[in-house]
Amino acid sequence: MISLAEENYLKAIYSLNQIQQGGASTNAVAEKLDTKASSVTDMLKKLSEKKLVNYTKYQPASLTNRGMAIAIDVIRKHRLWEFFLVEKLKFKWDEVHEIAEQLEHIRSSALVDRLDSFLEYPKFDPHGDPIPDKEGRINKIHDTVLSALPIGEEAHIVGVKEHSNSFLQYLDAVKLVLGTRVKLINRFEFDQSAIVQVAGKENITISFDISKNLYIKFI
Amino acid sequence: MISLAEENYLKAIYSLNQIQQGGASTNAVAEKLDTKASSVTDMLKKLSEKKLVNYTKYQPASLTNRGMAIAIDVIRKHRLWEFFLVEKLKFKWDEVHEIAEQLEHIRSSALVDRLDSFLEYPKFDPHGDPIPDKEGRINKIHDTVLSALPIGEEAHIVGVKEHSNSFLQYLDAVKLVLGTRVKLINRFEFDQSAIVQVAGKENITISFDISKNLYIKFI
DNA sequence: AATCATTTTTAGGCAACTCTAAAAATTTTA
DNA sequence: TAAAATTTTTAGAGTTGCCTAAAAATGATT
Repeated sequence: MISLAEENYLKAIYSLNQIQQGGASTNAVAEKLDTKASSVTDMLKKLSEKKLVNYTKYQPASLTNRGMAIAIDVIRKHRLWEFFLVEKLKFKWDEVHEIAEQLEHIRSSALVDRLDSFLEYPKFDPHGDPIPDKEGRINKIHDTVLSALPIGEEAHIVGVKEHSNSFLQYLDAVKLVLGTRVKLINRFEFDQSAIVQVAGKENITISFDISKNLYIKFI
Repeated sequence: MISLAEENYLKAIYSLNQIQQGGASTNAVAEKLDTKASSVTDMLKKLSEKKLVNYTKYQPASLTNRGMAIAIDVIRKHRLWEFFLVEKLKFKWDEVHEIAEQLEHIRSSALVDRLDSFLEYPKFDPHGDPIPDKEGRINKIHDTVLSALPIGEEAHIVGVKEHSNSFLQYLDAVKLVLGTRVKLINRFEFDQSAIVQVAGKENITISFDISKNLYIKFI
């Protein structure tokens, strides 16, 4: 039996190994879960004994196949619930994370399957992150960001790299939501800020911090 | 902050005080929650300190107003989720209890409100139990049972008094589901078993154990 | 290579919730 | 009403997951 705390550790290790920046070091996991390094060490030992993570002292941790399957299952639930909250209950995309953090731990495979079917098997959550299928297969995450769009070219917003509420609220305010069509009018070498045409209408200026956190798909 | 364990104790005390048979004695609570009497004593002390239950040693416990409000809120969530599971996800009424036991502890008043609205403010859950509204107002539970239906009279099934899976599965098998119209054809004094016409069609014989656990509404 | 800074682990402890076993109170029964 | 049976509480302890403080290992710097 996997506890709620264990699920959160597996998820954290998974995501730290995805973004690749030293991987799941003790400190990185501690920061991600807002806990202390010593707590992480304890848990890594336990998860290692349970054969859910590969762990040797003083080294970053990684997931075993079993650990990976569990992490992906939790992520699948998280993203399906987020989709439900936005599509069916009409929450905004900056309101769903905390609730989905709770819902993702509900234990019932029948529930997940029926939810998936009820939602008609969505492929992406409200932030553009791919939803793993029942077998744990997961689409590759988007890889092109708006800061890589050449001047004069057009694209669609397909996801966000940064998930903070303040970022999502900013995007709402300037109408850079998922599906929006953008055209790169100009980019300033000095600070990499850019002028972007939004949905074929007005032009806005956005900082590099914004454009590097928006996933796009070329048209 | 109320923990998951505390919520379960409040719910147990609430329901034991509803059915009225000695109320929430230590042993009764222990049996309901599948735990030991000593654990219950500990928790009753704690809840009493938190002013959520009235408790004096060696006496059955009852809920304070604050405790009652919390218990009713948990019940509201439980029953709304059950309704969701059956109406939207197409679970059968004998499959939802365990899942709703988990979902009822999700903390987000916005979620409950939006779920309520999404479901169009249902008044009863799939077993006929009343769903408390946002302010904690709750319809009185049904009080007439099929064993009180006079011979020759007709009624609708509106709820179940017993919630075990085996009972619910039996009802499915003999088509005595919620909303079904029944007519009492005959009753045998010997064991109080009865012949009932189901939905204006075939006659079936049911034991007293069945008829005393089915809530009805006269037509 | 030796020192310094950082990261990680160890050691000891705390809070929530549970348990068993034994003691105490209450209720039932004769 | 006294003994027996039952219920409830107390005492002591275990588990999980977290913490602080100190020690140990690693890595960075000169």
